[in-house]
Amino acid sequence: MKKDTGKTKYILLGLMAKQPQTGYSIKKSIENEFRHFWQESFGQIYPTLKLLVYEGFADCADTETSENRRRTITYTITEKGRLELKRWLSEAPDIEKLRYEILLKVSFGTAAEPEIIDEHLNAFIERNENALAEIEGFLTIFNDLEIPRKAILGSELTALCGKYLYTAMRDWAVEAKERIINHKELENETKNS
Amino acid sequence: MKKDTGKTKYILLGLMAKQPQTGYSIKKSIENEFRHFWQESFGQIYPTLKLLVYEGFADCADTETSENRRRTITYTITEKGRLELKRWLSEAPDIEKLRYEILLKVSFGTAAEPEIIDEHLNAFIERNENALAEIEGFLTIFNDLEIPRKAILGSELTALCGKYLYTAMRDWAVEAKERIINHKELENETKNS
DNA sequence: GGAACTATATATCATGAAGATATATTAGCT
DNA sequence: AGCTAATATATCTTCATGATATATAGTTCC
Repeated sequence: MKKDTGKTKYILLGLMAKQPQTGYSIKKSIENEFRHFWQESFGQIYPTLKLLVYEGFADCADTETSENRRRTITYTITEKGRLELKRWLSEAPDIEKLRYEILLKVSFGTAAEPEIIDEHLNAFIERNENALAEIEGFLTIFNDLEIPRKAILGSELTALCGKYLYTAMRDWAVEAKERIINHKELENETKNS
Repeated sequence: MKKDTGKTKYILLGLMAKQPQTGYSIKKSIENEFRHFWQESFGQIYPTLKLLVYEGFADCADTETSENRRRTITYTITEKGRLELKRWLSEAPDIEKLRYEILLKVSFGTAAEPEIIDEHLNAFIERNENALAEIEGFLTIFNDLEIPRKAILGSELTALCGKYLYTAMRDWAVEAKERIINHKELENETKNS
């Protein structure tokens, strides 16, 4: 049996700490709440769930026999699991590693193919603005809720992070476009003088 | 022989397009220029270099015999390689997938352990400010150069992206800290009333 | 001069993550 | 009754990361 599964283990425990989950519901929760900043595949989730049970961090209950419903396996966090989650929460988070393909293309392509890069930047701006609009929607909903803010503080802060990030990326792309145009003009002037 | 190596192939071609490279110099270039937005390991670089030669996108020259220097293998991009790079540049970049561990911890931990999360956020702010300071330094240098701006436009735009990103992340963390404190106060008031 | 350390350089292996695919059931719609 | 979408579990291949091994060249310091 495998010994370590990186961070997958902990996002599963974190979600199970709120309520019992199936593999599928975990996938959906991550897509809903953390999509912009985290993702897990079934290829990670199902083996990790088994590992969590093996290690005593979760219990599983198969509903296959109990009812005539479709086969589902519900996983519940154990006390040992809650302690493990708490331990992980107190550890310093790893430095995040980003891979922005558009930056490679901008860097390698501005000189040779400014028109193509401009198109990529336009699409990038649109993508970031769409994400922003969606997130602003969530933030408005959160703001309008008055009563039980405790449960949603985490979701609110996640959405807020998205707002900052996508705004920054859009603004960068806008400025990048300008700089590429300015640069081109500067070059033409030099040629003509 | 493997058929595909994701994006690694293209960052190698992009760097080779500027000048011939060794595996080691490629690693160093990525660390210098793209560290904040891209990373490659030797475990990706060396096999991919061999693949590029096999596919005809690069030539290699072994300096082992020619001189009494240490063994180095220098890779040079071919015309076919330049075409392949150009083809990739014109393709739409993939959507980037971020993994921000701190967001998981903030989301799972704000309610239960606000003090620990506050520490994580402080460290996060410091880390982003350090990155920002370094990047501002580069941008100043780029700005002070007057003459051959063409070659550095790419590097400038990369640095600029870092500036936007790290500013946004720092600002988010500052606001997140405030919101967590406000939330705590609100909760205490509710308890006492 | 030699010892210790850092930078250069190539290479592989184990682990972790992403993406695709297979399979089957249930719910809702027309 | 038939179609489609959503629910649900599971595996496999490929890609990426990190650790480790090995060796040489240059630099620093006693």
